[in-house]
Amino acid sequence: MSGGAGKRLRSARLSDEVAEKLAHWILAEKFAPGVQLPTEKTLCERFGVSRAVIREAISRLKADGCVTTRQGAGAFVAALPGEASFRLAAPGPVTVETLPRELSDVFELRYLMETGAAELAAMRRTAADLARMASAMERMRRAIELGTDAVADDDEFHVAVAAATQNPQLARFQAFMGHQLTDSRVPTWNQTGHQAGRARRAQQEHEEIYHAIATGDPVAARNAAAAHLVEAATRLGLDPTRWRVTDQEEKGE
Amino acid sequence: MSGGAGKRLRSARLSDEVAEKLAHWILAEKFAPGVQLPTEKTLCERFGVSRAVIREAISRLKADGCVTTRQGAGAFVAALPGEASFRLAAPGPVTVETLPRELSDVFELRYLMETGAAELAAMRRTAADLARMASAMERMRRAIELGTDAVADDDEFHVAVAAATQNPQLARFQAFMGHQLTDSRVPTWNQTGHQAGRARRAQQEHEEIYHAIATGDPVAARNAAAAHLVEAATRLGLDPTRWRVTDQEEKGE
DNA sequence: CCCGCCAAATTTGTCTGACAACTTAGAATG
DNA sequence: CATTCTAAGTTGTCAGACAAATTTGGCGGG
Repeated sequence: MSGGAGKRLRSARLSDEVAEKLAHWILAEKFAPGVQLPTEKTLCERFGVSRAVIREAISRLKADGCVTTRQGAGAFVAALPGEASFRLAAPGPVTVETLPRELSDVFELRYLMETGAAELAAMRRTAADLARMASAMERMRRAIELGTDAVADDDEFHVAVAAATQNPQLARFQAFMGHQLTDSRVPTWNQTGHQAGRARRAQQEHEEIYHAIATGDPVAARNAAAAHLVEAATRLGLDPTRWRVTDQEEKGE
Repeated sequence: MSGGAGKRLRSARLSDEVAEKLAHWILAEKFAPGVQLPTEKTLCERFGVSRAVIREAISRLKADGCVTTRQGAGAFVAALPGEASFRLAAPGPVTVETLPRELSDVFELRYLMETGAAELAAMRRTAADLARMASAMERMRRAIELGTDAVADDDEFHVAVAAATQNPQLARFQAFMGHQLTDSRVPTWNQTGHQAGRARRAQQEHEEIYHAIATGDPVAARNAAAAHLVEAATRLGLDPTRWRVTDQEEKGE
């Protein structure tokens, strides 16, 4: 029993901490793939923890794609953190001051992807794709009637658009982004969103995207998706004018 | 000692298998966040393995963001696989027949993102951003002279472009994608790539992207990035005409 | 001197048992 | 009925043992 364990904060498990420290170390050293990590025995001594804790931390890094292990040989760097999988959480602590900018950055990533995806969907959508979008829209329409929640249906509409590109990587990326941005849809579909007309306006934008995709007009689809994302960002209090090609901004040169 | 362990294939560790099976089960059941998983004891009985194996498998799922644990309470679903982090590997086995299509899908994802990022970079780049791009290009120029490898410098150029958007999410996404696509750059920068002129042509395309960004022309930057990606895909034997808004394709309606 | 073989040492993978730390459920009390 | 307390259950960590795989070093032969 480690005497310090009783003072451990609840969210800070030893295995979590060791995994995080190892990841930071690998990133700081910029180890090339194939570099061998210290043995479990050495890591136990270095961190002052049991072998089980080290093994669980290594398991986490294996899941991240950063580390591979070979029985009898050791653990080896496979990729730097951030290279094997993509997460939205930025490195370092997230503070209250950084949140609006982070959300704006994420919306910008969404803007790039979803305007392009709408274009491709207009070129490639099938009847089944359209039915899937229409079904999500019907559920949103009913939610507007009843003043109920349609966050999941809103997300499903966007995933259906991405699926209509017939590119599973895009569809999966949209599912990932949609899940990460679930909370951003709440102000549209809660009671005050219904009363302020935000839900109704979002649905109109969805209908314009749908119409452009259904008629197979890629340019209109891109423009409809762009307009929707601009409006969605505005509804959240973000400033989307930075994404648009308007007047040229000052250059620091 | 489990009698079946001797017959285990080398790449299939028990903890890997259990983690994979749990992930598939969570996805198949579409568990909502908050749903409690069976206890470790139950999972040990169900899978016929020791508690250490279960714990390591759960550690993997925790790293993936799919599961959270509370000491004394249990393990709970936090997100479906694919919702908490994004990876390029598709679910299910990757066969030889799927590989070219998968690469094409990934290039398309890259196309959507990098054309938009080039546009934003032209609007926002600083002198330091341009110096970083120029440095990567100088290293590629020298590699062309000497007939040596510049895969990493090629990657660095694209990361520098994404960094010039001043959106860290984009820069990190580009770093992720660049790492995943390292192998796709090898045919450009190996001996036969040099001799066939592929490296020289890629560098010309980089120069056009750089020039458009340096002069702050977002439309030209988008077009230069698009042309580069089309040529890069063609160099790999992919068909990039599907990405472009040309004649409308047949609709299944 | 070089190469191949073999045994010993090392390292990861799995199992088991024990105890600590935390949570939950049920019973008892006011 | 609400609150408190206790016991049972569950995860977190430690330690030891053995299995499976890899690496290293020594020895012998060509």
